[in-house]
Amino acid sequence: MAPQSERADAARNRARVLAAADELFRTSDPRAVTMDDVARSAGVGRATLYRRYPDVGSIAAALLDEHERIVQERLMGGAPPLGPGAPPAERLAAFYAAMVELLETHLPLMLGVDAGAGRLRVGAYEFWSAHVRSLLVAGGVEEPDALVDVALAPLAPEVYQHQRHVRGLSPAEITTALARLAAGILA
Amino acid sequence: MAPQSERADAARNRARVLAAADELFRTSDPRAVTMDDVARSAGVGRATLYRRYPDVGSIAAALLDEHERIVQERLMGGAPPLGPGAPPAERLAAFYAAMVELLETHLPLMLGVDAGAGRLRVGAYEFWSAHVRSLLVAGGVEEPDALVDVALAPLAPEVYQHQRHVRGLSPAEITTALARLAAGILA
DNA sequence: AACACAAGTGGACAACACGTCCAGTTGTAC
DNA sequence: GTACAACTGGACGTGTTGTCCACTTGTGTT
Repeated sequence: MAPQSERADAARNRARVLAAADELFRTSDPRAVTMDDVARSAGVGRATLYRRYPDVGSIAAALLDEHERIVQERLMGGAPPLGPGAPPAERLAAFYAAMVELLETHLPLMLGVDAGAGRLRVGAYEFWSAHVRSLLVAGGVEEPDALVDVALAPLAPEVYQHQRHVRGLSPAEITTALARLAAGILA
Repeated sequence: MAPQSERADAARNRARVLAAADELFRTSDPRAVTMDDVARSAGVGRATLYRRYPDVGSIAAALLDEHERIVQERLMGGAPPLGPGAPPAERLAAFYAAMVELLETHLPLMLGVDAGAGRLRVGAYEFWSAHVRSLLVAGGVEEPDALVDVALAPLAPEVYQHQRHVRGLSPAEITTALARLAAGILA
């Protein structure tokens, strides 16, 4: 993760920044967190932040990274139905369920990523795209390309937040709806 | 639309602001348009803008309003399959096709709305929600609430832009994918 | 036609966030 | 212990925001 030869003070500040940012994203509006906020809260200067992160979104992405990688590894090598082995429709439903779990646990961070560059331009989105695309192909869908983004759109943090906190839906209800979507797409 | 007793100069400035904003949204990055830009480009002061519009998003929403109302009226009272009469699955597909048309024609404006308050908090979203919900109910879906936002998520301007200009997909391909989605949801 | 009032207007203002720059400091290798 | 490179922190200039207030301009009345 960190460069091989990272100075001790740099590592210390990196940890401070990440801890402070995590706190800020959780306790205040994730879309309103600024670079200034993080710098002040972490007790470091602004240039120290900009050295590694171009914007707040990338800080949120860094915090999210390890959690997303766990899901990614379970997708590629884990047990079915999330991992390989189950029918595509079931794998897609399992993927949705895993993503709802991620959204429920780390919604502030995921909203924070969106506030920056936008989730469509983030590396992880390409991974999810490739996975869903492979499921569509395995399911016999002729033109999977346009369907990929359609299938991923409901996982936008904004949408999940709206469902949870405006509509008042439960994670279980959302998961059920997405399971129905999975079945509908890969009938 | 305008208050009954709107002063002549106010009406003139309203028109100037809307024309200038429309131009700006189309010719530059819709997410980078500022209140300053619009004010300067329209030749009015900043307070004149803030009198009627709290942010750039609401200006874009005002410009979009009449175009959206046309679709809304066709949904409620137009000919099938967009209007009443056709089976729910076909009506949903027709709705998707109409929205793709709207996105294709007015993408800059719709991205501009998103840059402001966000499309989920805009009045029109509630209308689309109610319409899709009624289609789901008519189609016999037991728990339509969570599916509504799922079904509308692929219509996010961000998603459409990504499909068109990053993936290089055509409006027809996107419409086809959404038609499949409609069939899958309301099988 | 002149008046009075309310509605409308424009620019100034302070606060804030951004991204960069540079001089000083602190680790690390020799 | 010394020298170098990496790292750091705060200051700086720019641009945007939202509000405030004095002025202007329409409109209805006498």
